[in-house]
Amino acid sequence: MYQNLFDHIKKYVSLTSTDEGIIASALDCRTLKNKEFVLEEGQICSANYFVANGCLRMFEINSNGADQILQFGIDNWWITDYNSLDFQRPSKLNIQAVQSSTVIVLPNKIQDELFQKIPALERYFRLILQRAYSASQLRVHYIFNQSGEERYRHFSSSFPDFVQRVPQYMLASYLGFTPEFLSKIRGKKE
Amino acid sequence: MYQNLFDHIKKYVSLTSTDEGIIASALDCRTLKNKEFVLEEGQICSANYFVANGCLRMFEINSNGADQILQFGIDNWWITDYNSLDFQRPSKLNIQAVQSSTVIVLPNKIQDELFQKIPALERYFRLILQRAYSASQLRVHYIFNQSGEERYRHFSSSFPDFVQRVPQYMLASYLGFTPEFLSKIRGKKE
DNA sequence: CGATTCTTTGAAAACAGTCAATCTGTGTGG
DNA sequence: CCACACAGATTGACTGTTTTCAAAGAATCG
Repeated sequence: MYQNLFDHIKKYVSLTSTDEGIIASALDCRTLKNKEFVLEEGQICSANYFVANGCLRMFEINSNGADQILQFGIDNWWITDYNSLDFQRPSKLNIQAVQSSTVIVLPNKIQDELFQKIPALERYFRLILQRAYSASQLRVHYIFNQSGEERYRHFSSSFPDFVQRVPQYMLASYLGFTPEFLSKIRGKKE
Repeated sequence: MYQNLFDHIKKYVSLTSTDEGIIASALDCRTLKNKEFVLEEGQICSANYFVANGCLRMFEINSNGADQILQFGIDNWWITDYNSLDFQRPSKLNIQAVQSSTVIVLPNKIQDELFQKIPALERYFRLILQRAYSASQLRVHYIFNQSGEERYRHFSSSFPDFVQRVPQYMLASYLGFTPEFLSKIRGKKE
């Protein structure tokens, strides 16, 4: 059931089977249909979501009324709005399934208690947050050092399978330009 | 000596005075002159740096040979290259003082040992990493949803004192445009 | 005071956005 | 099975923002 997650955790820290039992009883599993939300703008984010399979997107509605995708959540990634979670403030973001997906839910209320019982789990989250933070900084690097076209070509050669899985307009939004521009890039040369 | 840091930690977790003693003995304090480096491209990053006072910048040299600033480290912020630190790989980044500064050094080798003695400290880092990650995502938001000019005006009204402290070309680099463009924005209207 | 480093200014060009029309594919209901 | 609706993708002309390059002007530091 939670095997994907346990395998992922064990890449970073070790867990006893007792630990696994305790963790399992704290978690919740949820299947999502395409376009189903786990967080909508205005709500206070109450959990951290582990994408066991499928794909989610985190996005905001910008001042032009268009979606701006800040992050995709794919297999074995955690996704949540830490700003809303940490400060218990209404979120400005949405988290939505982009295809039918399975997520493992770690409710915020239970998290601290769990960390006290299993310090290794807090360590695991510290480590993946370091990676996530580093990845987010790397993203800024690509935005500033590559043109839109370079960014698209680099991204689609890095994640050729992923590019097939999501609509192009979402890719354009994630990469920071318009769907029309993406279409023109693709039209140039195959 | 380390009071700034202890105060900062105590905003997130509680520490006994025994804890403080243990932590203090693991730390190192270092004063930096303007333009002094704590990390240079090619080195393996060996520590996490807490800016007690002053200001540091983290930057890379891009393909045009120009600096691209990814982050500033100001009072009470930790700064390091987690990518180099976590994987013990040569860094692609530089971390350098922008003015005379004092940093508190937490060497990587000692960190894990320290976290085992004081789990609250690992919790502290998890919490500030959540904030840092969230801040980095917010930055992507601003890059994509504001023009260069809007970004500058927003940034300088948010951090009016900071804008005075660093050269304009660094500001331009951080905000993702050229020094010439920044100069033109400023020329438009004071 | 001299030398470097930083900032300003202007003209031309590149990059990407906007808007509007058209095309394509896919699924649904009759 | 067809017709239709609708979401997504493409195309072209036009506009705007930001870059590039070059040169000159200010500021700062030893």
